[in-house]
Amino acid sequence: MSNEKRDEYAIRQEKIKELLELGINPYPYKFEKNADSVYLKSNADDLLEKEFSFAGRIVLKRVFGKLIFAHLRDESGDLQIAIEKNKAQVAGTTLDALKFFKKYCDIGDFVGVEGTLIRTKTGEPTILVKRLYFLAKGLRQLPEKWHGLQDRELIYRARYLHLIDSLEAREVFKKRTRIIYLIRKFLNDRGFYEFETPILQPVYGGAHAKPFKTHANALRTDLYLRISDELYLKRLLVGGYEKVYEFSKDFRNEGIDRLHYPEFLALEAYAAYWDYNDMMKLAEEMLSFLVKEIFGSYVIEYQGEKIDFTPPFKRISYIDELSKRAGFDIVNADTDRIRQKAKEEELSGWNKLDRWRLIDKLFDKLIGDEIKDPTFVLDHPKAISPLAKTHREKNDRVERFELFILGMEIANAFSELNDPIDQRKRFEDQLKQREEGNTEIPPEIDMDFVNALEYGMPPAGGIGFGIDRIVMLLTNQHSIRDVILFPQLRPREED
RNA sequence: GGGCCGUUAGCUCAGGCGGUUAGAGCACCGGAUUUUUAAUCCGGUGGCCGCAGGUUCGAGUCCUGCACGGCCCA
Repeated sequence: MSNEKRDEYAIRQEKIKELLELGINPYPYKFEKNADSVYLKSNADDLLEKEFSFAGRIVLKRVFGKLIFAHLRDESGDLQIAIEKNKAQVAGTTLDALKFFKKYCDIGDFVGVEGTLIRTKTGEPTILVKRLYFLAKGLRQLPEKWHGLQDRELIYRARYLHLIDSLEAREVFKKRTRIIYLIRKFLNDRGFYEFETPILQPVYGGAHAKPFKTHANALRTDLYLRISDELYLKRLLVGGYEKVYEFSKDFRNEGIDRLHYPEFLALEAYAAYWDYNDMMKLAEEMLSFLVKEIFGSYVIEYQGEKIDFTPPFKRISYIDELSKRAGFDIVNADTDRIRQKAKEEELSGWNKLDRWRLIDKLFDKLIGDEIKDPTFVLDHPKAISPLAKTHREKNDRVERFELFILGMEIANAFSELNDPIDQRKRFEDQLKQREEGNTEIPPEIDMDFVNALEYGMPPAGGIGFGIDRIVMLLTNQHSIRDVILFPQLRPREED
């Protein structure tokens, strides 16, 4: 980029040269570390005067004349080390560690130390170094030590810097893996099998979304990155498995905002002989379990809002609630009436969208956005739910629920449609909707899936969760990009 | 897609109504310093002010366009 970067860069390159001249490998192979910083700090009183080997990145350096303090950061946090003059050597040499550290060890470098755990005058647990190991040289300067990395763009473009810099950021992503671990445990404990189904699909389906398209040379065919794994997990029910799930990276070639990202993590789970009531129970149990495990309480705070996950969650009817809020029977009203209402509510596309997308938008605006605590929205209109069974009592709706929290759609579940004739007809109705202009509907019916259903699929409940959004809620992050390690940004010209 | 905001040293930020050589802190380099917690003190290096045009005697500052990013809206 600029020459000035070179200056610091050049100084550090020079140090590498000098290290080599001293016979010290600036990039050695291995170090035996036997304790981490959190362990040493939290058990310091029991460990005083004992010897440890410890390693990490230098994040702070305070040089006195004959004494150096430095903070080494490892995965778990920071630990102070102290080096006294003429009391420690560089491993494998007779060099005095203090002089060496002062001259060659910069902020950003990795070092290892062997020494005794002590407390300093001020009580800080500190390793008093006896032997110093140089472990890796960094050539670039780290972000500013007090304010840290603030530039949003750099935070996303160079996540490694953000992670070096911010222990809070590390916590967010550690929590993400813990959430995924806990979900896995929850489902495995209930007899679910985790499977992997194709990411590349010849016909995409299971949702309404625009796909990413690619080409397989070996098969001489176009393929799509999945927008959902639903139709494959159901094939597994046909195959005879009774409880299945998959953490599915799904891909939707659409906009990016606080809640949407083109590559996101879904969890879908299916259970034979269940209906959507059973799935509702599963969702309630799973989320309250997660929240309790992570917070020790059912109430969490997200961006200043308290959210109560105490089961059972609230339940409201999609159609009845929407009709009530709109002031007329919305499902049976004619499209002009709905369009009129959409106009009143200032919904974009009120004059373009088809009836069902208008209804869905009205729902989001009038009801979804108002929801705070976890709430099940039940029994959606049939036309927008082609994979769900018709409601056992009311013919105009399906057995479906969506779980909303703070206006966010967190889960979506059905009593799964397993009647192949009905399924084929619903797909055909969908194609008609596509012809009427809804380009998010897949253009082709997955006939192999229909074929599978024709061999018989047991009655089943199914559910899909938006994992990124759950992680957002449980880590108090404002944007989905803050729970995705390496979000995509537009490319920048190279320096 | 629309609106608003941002882009100045490696990082974090100042730069009044346009005015002469663009500042600070951290980091870095040199010196002092044996108990610091963002250590301190003295001295120093480091700028295509996002990019391209325009207005002007004169632009980091005003105007236009573009790029990248953020927030909000649809």
